Amino acid sequence: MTLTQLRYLVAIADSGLNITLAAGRVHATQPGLSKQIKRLEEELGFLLFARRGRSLQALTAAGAQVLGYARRVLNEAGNIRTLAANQRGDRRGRLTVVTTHTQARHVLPHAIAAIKREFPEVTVHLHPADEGDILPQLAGGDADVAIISSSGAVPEGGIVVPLFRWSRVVLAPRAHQLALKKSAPSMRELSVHPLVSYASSQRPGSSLRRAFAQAGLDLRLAMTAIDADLIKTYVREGVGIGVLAEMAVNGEDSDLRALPAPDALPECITWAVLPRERVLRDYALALVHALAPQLDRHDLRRAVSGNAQPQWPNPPHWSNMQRLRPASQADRAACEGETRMPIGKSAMEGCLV
Amino acid sequence: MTLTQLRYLVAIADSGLNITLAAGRVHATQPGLSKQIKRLEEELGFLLFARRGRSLQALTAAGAQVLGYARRVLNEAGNIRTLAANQRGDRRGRLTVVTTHTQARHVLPHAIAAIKREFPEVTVHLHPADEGDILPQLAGGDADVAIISSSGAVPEGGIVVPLFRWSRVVLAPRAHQLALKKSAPSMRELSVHPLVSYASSQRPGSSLRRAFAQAGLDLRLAMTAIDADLIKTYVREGVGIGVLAEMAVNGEDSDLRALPAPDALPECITWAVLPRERVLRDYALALVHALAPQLDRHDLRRAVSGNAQPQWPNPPHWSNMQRLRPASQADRAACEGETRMPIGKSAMEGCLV
DNA sequence: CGCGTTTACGTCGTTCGTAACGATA
DNA sequence: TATCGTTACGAACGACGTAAACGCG
Repeated sequence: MTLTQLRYLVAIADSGLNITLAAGRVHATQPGLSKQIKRLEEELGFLLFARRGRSLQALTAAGAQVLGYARRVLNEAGNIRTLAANQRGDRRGRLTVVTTHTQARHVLPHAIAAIKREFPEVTVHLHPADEGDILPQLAGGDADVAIISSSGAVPEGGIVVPLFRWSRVVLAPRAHQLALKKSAPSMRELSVHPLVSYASSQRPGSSLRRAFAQAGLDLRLAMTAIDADLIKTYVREGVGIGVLAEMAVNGEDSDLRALPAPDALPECITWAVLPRERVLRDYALALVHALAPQLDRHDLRRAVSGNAQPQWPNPPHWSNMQRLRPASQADRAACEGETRMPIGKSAMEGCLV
Repeated sequence: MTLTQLRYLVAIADSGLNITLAAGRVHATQPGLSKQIKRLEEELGFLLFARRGRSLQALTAAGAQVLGYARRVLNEAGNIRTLAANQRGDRRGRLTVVTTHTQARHVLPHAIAAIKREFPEVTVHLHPADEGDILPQLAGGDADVAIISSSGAVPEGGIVVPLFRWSRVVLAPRAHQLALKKSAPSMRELSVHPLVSYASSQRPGSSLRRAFAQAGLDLRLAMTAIDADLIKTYVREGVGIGVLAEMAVNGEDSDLRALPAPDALPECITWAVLPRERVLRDYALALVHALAPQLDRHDLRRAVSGNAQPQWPNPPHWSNMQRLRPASQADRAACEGETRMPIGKSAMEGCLV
């Protein structure tokens, strides 16, 4: 049994049992894979695949079990490679972030720009997904980091790091009667207008829906969109009053008036969720740190590598972080004192415990 | 990076950084290991070992991390091999059981005899250990099954299966005044005599000690021994009254009189603890089943392979199991209907999902 | 007849063991 | 001087890719 054989097995399984396709993906030839699989079956003493004629029809029951453990072997082997890349200070690589549109559009740009500045050779893959698909995708190994927000409940399925708190804002055309108010409208004032908000508000358990129900008021959604820009567009058209994340409004929206949302709409928290049982590259942690400069970088690393889950501080509010941000440049340099080994052969000495 | 390289790394670490010793253990030559480690270091890009002159001085910090993941890789790879051995119905192998002396001497013999009857080619290693060392040894991968007893608390550190309940008995010489009683003595009656019991009763938190403290009585231990036979010997000599597990008394002790222990001494439960995250050979489960025939064999396998922890039934009392035991021969045959694949090349067909 | 798998074969790289060398206590 | 790690070398094995054969739709 070799790592190569297991890699081929997984590749074939992930290619719909098409050996030729799998061969391309692992940069090898089809007869090579064929032979290695045969060799593995011979060593284990039973068939991994059920064949009809010469083509693979299905995994056998035992084959499916082996596949599961093969994935774990390769995962751990990958951990060693990642560890090594970190250790030798390799600055190239790829980073896949799975998140919602709002975060991708309004929260991440600044952080990703910072990462690209610190690690120019890292390819960042931003992978927008529906709210419900994010954590499964992280668990499935499709992403290195998930950025997700929730009101109240702590997300499950990984190492969870609170990044910042945020509130919703009410967005009205300047001409609208609500735009004349100086402070947050009440739930009742809000409830008399048709609203425009995120598609996720449609869901039965959404915090917007819950807040209205708790106040004994009807929630009238004129329309929903996945995208804050779309919401703004339709607010401008007079379709309704916008209710959206404060991160999504900026100086360019001067034709609209943003008011604080009623207190009854609870604060939300944006979290980073990191995969358990998988070593992350340094730049993945750097991304989290760029999003939450209030966290100690060493706490972060300990939370990921060790199993100690520190008691995270109550995260700051988004509106305060905008003010903090320029200062965060300084502590980045302060954190770079970690010793790095150069790669050269003669330079490998001295890398002691 | 190959599985061989990782195996060599672990072997060297487990041999106190003595490559020559490690080479012997993995059935290879010393230069072979030396070269493979060097190759691995080259691929990873940093030193795994700190060398002084030509001898290995210590693991580097990064090397220690790699070692940890290497163990996990090898563990998962071992799982595949174990899985395969089960799948192809290999009946040879070894089974290491770590347990206390009492269980090894009075509980396991019957079960191990049954295993050896069903799997004659399995070498059973019985590994007696002190109570506190058992679970660490299991966690360290030194054993396949731990058999351990406790009063009340459920053991931690693996998949826990309750086997049977048992009570303590009071053992007195026939001539002793306690021997004239027809029923269990009270705690007060017991407390006036010096007692002879297990060494573990010495510990502050032992259930014997707790029971006496709770009754407001003094526990006078004339002596303690690790071994029920020793306890009996000294009871015969009149050193004191024996308090020991009911499993340890049998027909041969007709010169002694065994009474039920006071109700204040709580019942104990003997548990099997199986390692998490490790596939076990069929005969390891067969051992557990032989010890607890009341458990469904399929529940057992599901508890081990799946992560579903079934709600185990309240285990029977040891004294009732002795009566049940002859009947347990029948259901063993009933459980052997599982299909096995022969090993031959042509016979590998038909092994479908 | 095209697609995909298997078989056959030649080449290349790697591993392994033996033997000699070097360093260290 | 004994022990242990490294280097050197030759033999054998194994992996890989090319090319051809085989089944199946």
